[in-house]
Amino acid sequence: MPAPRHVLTAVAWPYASGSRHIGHVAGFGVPSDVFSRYQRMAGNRVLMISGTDEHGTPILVAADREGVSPREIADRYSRVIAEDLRALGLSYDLFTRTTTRNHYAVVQDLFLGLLDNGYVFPRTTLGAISPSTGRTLPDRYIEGTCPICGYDGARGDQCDNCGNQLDPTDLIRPRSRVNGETPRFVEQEHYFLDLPAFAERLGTWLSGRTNWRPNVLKFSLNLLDDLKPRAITRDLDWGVPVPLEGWRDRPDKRLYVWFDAVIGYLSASVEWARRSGDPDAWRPWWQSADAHGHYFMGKDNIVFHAEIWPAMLLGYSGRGARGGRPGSRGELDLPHEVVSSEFLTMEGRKFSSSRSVVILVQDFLARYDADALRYYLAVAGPETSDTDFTWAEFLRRNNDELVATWGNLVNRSVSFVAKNLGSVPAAGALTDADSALLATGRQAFATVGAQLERSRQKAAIGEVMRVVGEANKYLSDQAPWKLKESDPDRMRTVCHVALQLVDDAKTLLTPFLPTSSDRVHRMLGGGAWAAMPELREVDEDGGPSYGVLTGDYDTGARWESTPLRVGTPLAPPTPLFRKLDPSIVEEELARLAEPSP
RNA sequence: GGCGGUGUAGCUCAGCCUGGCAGAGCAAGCGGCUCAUAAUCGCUGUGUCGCCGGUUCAAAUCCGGCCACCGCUACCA
Repeated sequence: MPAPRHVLTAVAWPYASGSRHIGHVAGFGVPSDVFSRYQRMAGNRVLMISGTDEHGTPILVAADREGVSPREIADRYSRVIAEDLRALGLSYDLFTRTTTRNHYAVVQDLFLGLLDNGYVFPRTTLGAISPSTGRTLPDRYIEGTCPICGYDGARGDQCDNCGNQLDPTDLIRPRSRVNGETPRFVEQEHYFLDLPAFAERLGTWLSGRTNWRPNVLKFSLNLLDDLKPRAITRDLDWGVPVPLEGWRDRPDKRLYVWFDAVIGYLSASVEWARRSGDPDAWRPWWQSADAHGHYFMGKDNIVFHAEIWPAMLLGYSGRGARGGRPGSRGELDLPHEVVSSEFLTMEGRKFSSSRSVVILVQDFLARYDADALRYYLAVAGPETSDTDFTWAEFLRRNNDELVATWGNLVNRSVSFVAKNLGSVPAAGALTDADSALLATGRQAFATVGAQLERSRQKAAIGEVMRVVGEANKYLSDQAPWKLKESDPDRMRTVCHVALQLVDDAKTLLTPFLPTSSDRVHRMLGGGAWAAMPELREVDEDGGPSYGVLTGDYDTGARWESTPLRVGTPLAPPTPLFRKLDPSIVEEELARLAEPSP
């Protein structure tokens, strides 16, 4: 086994303006957890971090609509989202928020580091503000008549009718989508990130990323042709203050949300380190030779993770075209891999909360088990192309594959042994069929592990299910129930081999199905196996408390075949998974058709 | 408009990077088994690989063109 690496699992930060739907967790959630659980079992030191992204205009709009403060909206949905992720069993070492003091401090440090090295500079631009609030009105919150085709519903950044890119100042009769008022275009001073100064370094770096999914790499390389300086401040009163004289205390100037959100990967690592008792404990994941940062997100976030965040890291480290010195925290590593998912559609349509084409994680988990959703997303998720979620397919995958193939293998083998032998039997002389099946189980650790290393999770779980199928076939071929009278020794050997495969498959499935794998482990007499995250209440030096997701995942579970302990008592099992009634398809489709309350 | 993706069996998809007799699962039909949540095991059929052209001994795969659908276009994973 190779020396342990420091694996940073950096998971996209869900935006805290509402509840998250199953498309969100298909993109960043389940894949990042499968990856992290596997890496821990393979002996690596994993730090899995994320949190809720809580700044920016959408939360302000939601707050205004409800007549509450943005903080209230962020507090509410941060908890809802953390609870969703906990219920799914996502094993974050720390899932925090962007409204912590720690985050503000790290963001401001990054800003100053970039400023010192000349990669951030001030410039005056023409921007839209809302006259009634004084806040920046983002381009996509402005609509009006398209100057090119005359379409009346054109947005500030693009006309949906003719497809042309627009500048909001081009629009005829511009108005705010929030409240209908006419935006005012005023000269504003803002800070910009000098992205062109990183084009060459980013190109060199990306060219060496041969292990990435090809579509992500190609997309990222294409972006390099058109790099422009990008504003990193806004006229808003909700966000991280700009840490400069004359700006710090201005209530109307804040860092732009995308700038602060990506820094969350670093600030969450720093917060985790402080909570662990060693403020420098984050460094091995960011500054050591064996550090590997794996970033998980949906495809709409590639630009932030393959372009902007690496540019910020280069600039802070003094490694762009202008040179410079590393900031106060020292040089920071670039991502090792950017794992981007495609999109999950819903019964043929794009997920949309506003049009109630949506299945919320909390609603899903109220009616079905987490492992059923995890199985579906692992086996049929949008890994390399968009895929469609349908309730009929969910029913089939659950009943025919999860229940009938894997659940039934566990059930038929454990219940047969419990009834006839009462404990794990020893194996006698092995036949060719026995040895072949045992070898299949052992070899699967290498093949499935290799696929998981390459982020080919669909292929990985498909291979495990193939092994499960072979074990079912073995039982049918060997028919131990026929040997009860004629050859009890042979029956014991067959049972031993079958149970060994159940145990191997359980280990192989643990990254995908932690809850049920843990149950199988205990069924066979084991102890703690697949640890689950918990919500914990924390604060910062007596400041307001907030909920974080964390856990201790070091259970000793290893990515290898573990020999059964002969003599372990076995009780008759209860079914591992629930078989679903076909009527749920109609019920769920009816729910989708209803307007949301 | 720019960029990207997809198109393969009735359905969902893999294979394409790196050319070598077109694959898996499900669905359908037949048979076996009875340990198991009526679960499981075996056998059987299924294709102008979107279209046109090129390269090649050989193309689903590489190249060019076209069609259809989808997504992104910088604040919806």
